[in-house]
Amino acid sequence: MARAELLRQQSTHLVLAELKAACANCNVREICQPAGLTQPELDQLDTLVNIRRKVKRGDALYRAGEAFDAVFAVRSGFFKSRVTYEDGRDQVTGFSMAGEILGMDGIGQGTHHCDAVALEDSEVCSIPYARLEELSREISSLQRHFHQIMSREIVRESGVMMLLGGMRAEERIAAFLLNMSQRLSARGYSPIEFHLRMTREEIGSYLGLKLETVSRAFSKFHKDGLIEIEQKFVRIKNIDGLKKIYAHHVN
Amino acid sequence: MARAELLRQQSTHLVLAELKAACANCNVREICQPAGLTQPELDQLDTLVNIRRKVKRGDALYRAGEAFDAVFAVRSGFFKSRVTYEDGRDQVTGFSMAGEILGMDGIGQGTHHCDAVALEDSEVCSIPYARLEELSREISSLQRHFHQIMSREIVRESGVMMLLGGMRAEERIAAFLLNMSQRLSARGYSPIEFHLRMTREEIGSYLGLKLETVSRAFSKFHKDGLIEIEQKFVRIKNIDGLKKIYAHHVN
DNA sequence: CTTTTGTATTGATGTGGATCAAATGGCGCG
DNA sequence: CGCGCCATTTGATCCACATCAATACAAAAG
Repeated sequence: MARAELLRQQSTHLVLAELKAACANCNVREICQPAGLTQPELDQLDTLVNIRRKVKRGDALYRAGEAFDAVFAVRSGFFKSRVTYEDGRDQVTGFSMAGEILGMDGIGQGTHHCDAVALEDSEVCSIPYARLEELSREISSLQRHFHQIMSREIVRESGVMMLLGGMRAEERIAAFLLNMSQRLSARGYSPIEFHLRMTREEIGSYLGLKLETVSRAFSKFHKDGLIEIEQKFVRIKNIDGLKKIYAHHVN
Repeated sequence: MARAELLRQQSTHLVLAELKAACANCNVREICQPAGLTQPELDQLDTLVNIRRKVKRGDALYRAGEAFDAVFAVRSGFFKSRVTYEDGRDQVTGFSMAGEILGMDGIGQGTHHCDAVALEDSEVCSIPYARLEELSREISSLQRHFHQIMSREIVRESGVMMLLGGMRAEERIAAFLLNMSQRLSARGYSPIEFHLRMTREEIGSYLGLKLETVSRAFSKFHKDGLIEIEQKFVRIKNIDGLKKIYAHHVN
């Protein structure tokens, strides 16, 4: 895990040192590297992502109610998205890791609908929405990619609705760990060992559970030999066991 | 309510009788009538929505796994969206009424992610996605509208996540009724009396509750003078009372 | 170093909603 | 009309998770 961490940081620094804003070299392939672009199109793409921005741990990338004018590609770091009720209570609605896109909730109303808070020092590329629209009209593969990203966000959320609506505590935690594993794996990190960037309380908020329940589930999984867990470090020992719990939903 | 129903059906039949596919006269303003179009653009728009389709109560508009090639505008009727697990259990992820857009979950993967089932005899306009993309590149206000619709779907789902994650049974039911009321109102129907098109079980599935719990909450609201409810007919007697329950979330 | 503060674990107890069960009522259909 | 089916209501009991509480532990601050 420490190795994956190291690699990620090195690669980030490398890019920062050598390049100005070359999307072709960016690890955020989602939006910045639709396949099959011509050279002129690639050059245009570099004009899309114009602002690099650092966000310190605990700081907000944006807050609910702020004017929306850009989506963000996470270059490095980790974010939570959070909505806050009128009465002060809040709920975590998602986590975003390096390589993912953030902020699409703002398009509908022109203002952001949730807060995006960095869970560790992070860096994002700002993608001005007006420019994205414009360029989408010229480069159809970019348009398509953007639509796919939004659609996947819809599907992701309906997956969370399934978790929250129909699964019990241990199934939710298993699903959460498997999801983390799968997303990290897709980004080139180890799928079996990683650091959780969020607290038990944040996991609980996301999964509709209390932090004690999250903690107990982790302990149980540890006792059963499914995972090792020490503070925020997780090593998955028996991924099939986790999948079995996840797929078990009361019948 | 019977009156609103009647008006809606009359208007639908009128359109069917007199027009081929004139989006300018369609009540689905969401996508088919972005404001500020020129006449040539309006003519183009009519080439976008090319297939009218009837769906009988209980039939699927599309099913999970089917190839995605179009989104749908509900002209009349009512749909539920539903995902089915491997083990046969399923969960309702949303309801769509006349004037709303359906099927955007398919864009990401190219296949539909859920089933859309008609809860009453319904009629939709099919909007071929390839053509929508194409036209979006030519008409920027259409592009923007489409993005807004997708974004609002993301926001809607995060609202449901809040329901499921943080609210108790009666709060969820109150939120559900208020949401129905608000959406019907936005479509020109009465916000205080309406027919539920879905069963208690489907409401429960959507809200993460059992049908008995849904029934008990309705009975409670009735006893407390907040609503009248008789089978699927609902009349809201005290909307502020409902809002109070909704806003109460345990503190 | 010690203190402080936030985070995590673990145990004991309480409760909201699930589950089990039975009765009622609406409605399509022969 | 009367039968059978399904949706709904309502009551009784159970249990998964919340809540309350105490302790431990790590990282940050002084």
